[in-house]
Amino acid sequence: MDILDRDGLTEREFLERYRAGDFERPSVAADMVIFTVTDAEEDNYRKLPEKELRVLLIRRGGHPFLGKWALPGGFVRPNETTEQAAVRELREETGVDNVYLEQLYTFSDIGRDPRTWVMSCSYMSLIDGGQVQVKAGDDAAGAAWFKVSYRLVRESKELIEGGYVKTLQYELKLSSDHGELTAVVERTVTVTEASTATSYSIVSNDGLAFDHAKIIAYAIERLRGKVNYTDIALHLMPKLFTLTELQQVYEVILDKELLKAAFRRKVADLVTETDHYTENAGHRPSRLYRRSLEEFR
Amino acid sequence: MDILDRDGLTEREFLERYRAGDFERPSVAADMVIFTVTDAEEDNYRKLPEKELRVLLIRRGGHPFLGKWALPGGFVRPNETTEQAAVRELREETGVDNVYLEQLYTFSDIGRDPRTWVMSCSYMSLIDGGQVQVKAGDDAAGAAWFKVSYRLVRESKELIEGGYVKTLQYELKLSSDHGELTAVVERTVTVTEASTATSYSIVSNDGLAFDHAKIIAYAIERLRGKVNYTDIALHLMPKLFTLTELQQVYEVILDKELLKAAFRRKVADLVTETDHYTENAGHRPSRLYRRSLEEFR
DNA sequence: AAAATAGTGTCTGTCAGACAATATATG
DNA sequence: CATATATTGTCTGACAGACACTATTTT
Repeated sequence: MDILDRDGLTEREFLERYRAGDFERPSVAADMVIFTVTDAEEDNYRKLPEKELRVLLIRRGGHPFLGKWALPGGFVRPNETTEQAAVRELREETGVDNVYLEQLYTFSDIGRDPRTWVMSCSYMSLIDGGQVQVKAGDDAAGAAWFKVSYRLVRESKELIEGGYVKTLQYELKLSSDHGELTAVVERTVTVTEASTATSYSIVSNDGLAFDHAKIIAYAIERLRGKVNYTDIALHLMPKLFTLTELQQVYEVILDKELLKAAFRRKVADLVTETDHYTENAGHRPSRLYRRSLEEFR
Repeated sequence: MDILDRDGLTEREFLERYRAGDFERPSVAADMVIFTVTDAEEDNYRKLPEKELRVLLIRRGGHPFLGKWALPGGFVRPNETTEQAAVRELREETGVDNVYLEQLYTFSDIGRDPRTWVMSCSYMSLIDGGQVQVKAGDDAAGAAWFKVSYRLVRESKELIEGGYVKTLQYELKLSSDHGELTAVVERTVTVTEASTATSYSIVSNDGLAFDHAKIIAYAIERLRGKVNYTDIALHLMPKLFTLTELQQVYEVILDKELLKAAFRRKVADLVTETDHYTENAGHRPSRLYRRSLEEFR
């Protein structure tokens, strides 16, 4: 079609003459919250090991935040989508491919990067414990898997004109051989007659770079929310697993104990039984399951 | 702290000397999917008017997509967050302020804007029908409220090695005095042993600019999902409303009829009754409710 | 037999779907 | 009274929480 604009140009002519304005543009980074689940050490081999939720962090080798720990990530390049950048980062840092990946949120606070204007388009990826190489101890690259703990530590509600403000403080604790990082992230929900608004801020932060405490907190909340009504947790499992292991994963994500019978009923449609069993476990063998490919609901 | 990097610089020195690289950067736009609910015309005044879900579109006055309809939006400026840009656009286009606003998704497909590299950080806003000025007919600005219809029109499932691909096609129909726009958006879910991936693409598109059909489809799906487990729909209601009106809003969002008794039980905790009633309605008056500010759940 | 986990049975209360019955305005 | 909507009652089946019981392996 050849509609002319007010300058008498066709769309083709317009585009040929178009020059990107001299407006300042942001850099956009894709930052990855990569979760996995691993077994904790267990002295008594007859007891089942506990599961731990872990997140991958990289130690920064240059300014800013030199020596602090940051999410893996990098700038999105021209002719690449944010998702492609995320996939690229994931492969570079973990060597894995074709895993669960989900866009989380785009963070754009002013000054979130002290160098320049940088937005972060964040992604969450779930990797099964089995396929994680022992990159954990790979200190050369400065990468490590940190055990995640995320707990509500303070809750308050203040009445304001025409509504209230609810403040929730969560303590994010990340621990590994390299020490422990602690941050407190606050979620503020402002409810008034007209609207409801939620915002996140970092109250304190020891050891994490940028606003990455906020991004990790956001990822954990997304994960906790989705665990209850999707099969998302199954992406953290190896090909074959027992229902008890799956329950442990749910429990470590939700930081809450679940009842066995109810749990099994709930996940029944998400898994398919196999004819394999665990062996030499020091007790009754357990049937192994795999993720069901059939739809549920 | 004065840790030195490999060049022997402190963080302050590093930042003072830092120059944004000459890497190409994307423009980032904040695009708004602004929903409201209005009454349809009703001849018989004793019957209740039906509700319609509407979205605000702007007719493009220049290339590219001259004459097509687009979501309100604009580029994010330096020293501004994407959310601030969204709030700014919202105020410019509708005059409203302090309404429900939620970040949706960041779209970054290559070539989504024929001019240059542009990502779209999209937001959804919900406005109550009462406070919408008659900007609808405001043709000068080229803005109009389009009635939304979004329906599954094709569903197929193809087996692939180690899993399956499910393809869902939705027809998005937008209608107003300015005519009807139609697009078909496809959601492809690829399920394999290792992962589950979802992607959206535009199959056909008549009258909408850019990839905005995809963004609107994404917004409708988010809205439909959240309606069932949050009080999000209440942000589409005026201060006082009847339960039947609220039910109509749920029905128009979900495109599905609901049972009255069950609906009333479900929303009981989301609303607070008042002592006011509808008047002169041609039938039994109805109690008016307002959104409950108390927490639910 | 003891230790440890695997797996099943069942009661109970909540809640959504379905349908029916009753209530109260206007024309 | 007819029309139209408002509001409540109740039956039923699905399902989650709670708890108890049985089963099977290794030491």
